Amino acid sequence: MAVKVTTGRVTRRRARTRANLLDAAFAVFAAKGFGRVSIEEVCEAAGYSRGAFYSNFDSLDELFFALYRERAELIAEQVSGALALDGPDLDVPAAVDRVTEVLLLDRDWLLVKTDFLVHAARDPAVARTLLEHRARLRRAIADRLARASGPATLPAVLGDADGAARAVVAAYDGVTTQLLLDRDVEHARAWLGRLLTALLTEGGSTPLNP
Amino acid sequence: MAVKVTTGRVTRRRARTRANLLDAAFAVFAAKGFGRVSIEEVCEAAGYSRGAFYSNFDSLDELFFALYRERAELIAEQVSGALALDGPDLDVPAAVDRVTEVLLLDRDWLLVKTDFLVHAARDPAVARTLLEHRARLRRAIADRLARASGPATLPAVLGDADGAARAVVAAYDGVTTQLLLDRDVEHARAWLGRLLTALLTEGGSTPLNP
DNA sequence: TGTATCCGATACATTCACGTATCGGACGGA
DNA sequence: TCCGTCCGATACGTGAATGTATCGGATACA
Repeated sequence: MAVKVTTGRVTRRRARTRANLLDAAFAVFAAKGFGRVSIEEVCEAAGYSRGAFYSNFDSLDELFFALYRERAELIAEQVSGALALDGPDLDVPAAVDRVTEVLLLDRDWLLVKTDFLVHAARDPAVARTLLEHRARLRRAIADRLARASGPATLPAVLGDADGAARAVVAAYDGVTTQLLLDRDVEHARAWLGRLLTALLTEGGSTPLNP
Repeated sequence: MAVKVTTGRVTRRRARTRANLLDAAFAVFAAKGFGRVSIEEVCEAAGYSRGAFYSNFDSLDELFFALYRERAELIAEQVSGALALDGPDLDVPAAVDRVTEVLLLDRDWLLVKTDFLVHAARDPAVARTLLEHRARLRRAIADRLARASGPATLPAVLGDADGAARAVVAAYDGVTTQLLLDRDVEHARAWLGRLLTALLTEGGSTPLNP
């Protein structure tokens, strides 16, 4: 059993090695892809032996899951923070800049996230987790949009603020796909900016500075 | 060597088993994911022994690559066909309907395609192949857009027809991601339609019939 | 500082997938 | 029908990764 049911005594060394294993796993997963990584590789990268692994996790899947939860939580907080920055009226280009900064910067995270998507696409239980994470992000965006601009300023086709938020997420996913292939972060950020302004502002006025 | 360099004698049985292996591999990859499939599983699904496999391919990667090429070619033709259907003036909603029909219908293909994306994201050589395939599709879309509607009818933020085509592909990728998770094809098609009309028609007029 | 507990390293057995080498039968041309 | 060639099945050796069981040292607490 990886999760100790015993009372307290949560120990300290344990927490450290667990964190080390997770960090090492992130690097290894990003480099080789989840499907091509063995337990031993993770342990080696972390500087531990397999005994440490089996003392902390039941399987590589479990570690992967924990890893995703941890990082996704982090990202979600960063995005919420970036959205909350400016005052009651939303500066769309600035907010877009800040959010894309967080979302597109770390290629390793994009890789691991996509691995997780592939995983989730075949396992409904895992998919539910990912959908919840996405829903949380989407809600944060929708709230921000609804709070800032009167609904009149959003294009009608997208429906309400939630629809607009869905569009934002879709644009983000689409740009991510391309970015994974061409590795051009600057282009991706500029392009995402264009897409979002085209989607969010009626008629797509005020393109970003080239 | 998997590719016979010898003259002619291309044989017939060989072509059949190769096709059978590819078909079986497609099903197995879709079901379990490329990273979790062994050569033996593919052979078993196809009704052959490992000898047949090694007589036709060098590695599972090579088979995967061949498989992707084959199917991608097929899809590209279908999309081109769907785009070429109506006359000189383009009926955007109808064309969108036809194209999404082709692109979103086969969940197995989406799964395999995403596996391939993950693969390509870590191998520049493979990425180049995928980028070429995407460029071909994009060009078909751009040509259609440029030929049909005067450039004035496209929103300015997206730039020229090629920019609009990029936006279409991004929207497609984004919707695909969501579809992989929620498995709601009808919703995905409707949503993609909305996105595309929002992107392609100035101001997003004429939403699709609900 | 002493000690009971916890943690992670090591050693082991086992399973699994791989790649090869060889062989018998199928295929296609005369 | 016969025969040379080709193809795919079988058997084998090999290496890798897995999961477990055990042990020595570290850690937390008195």
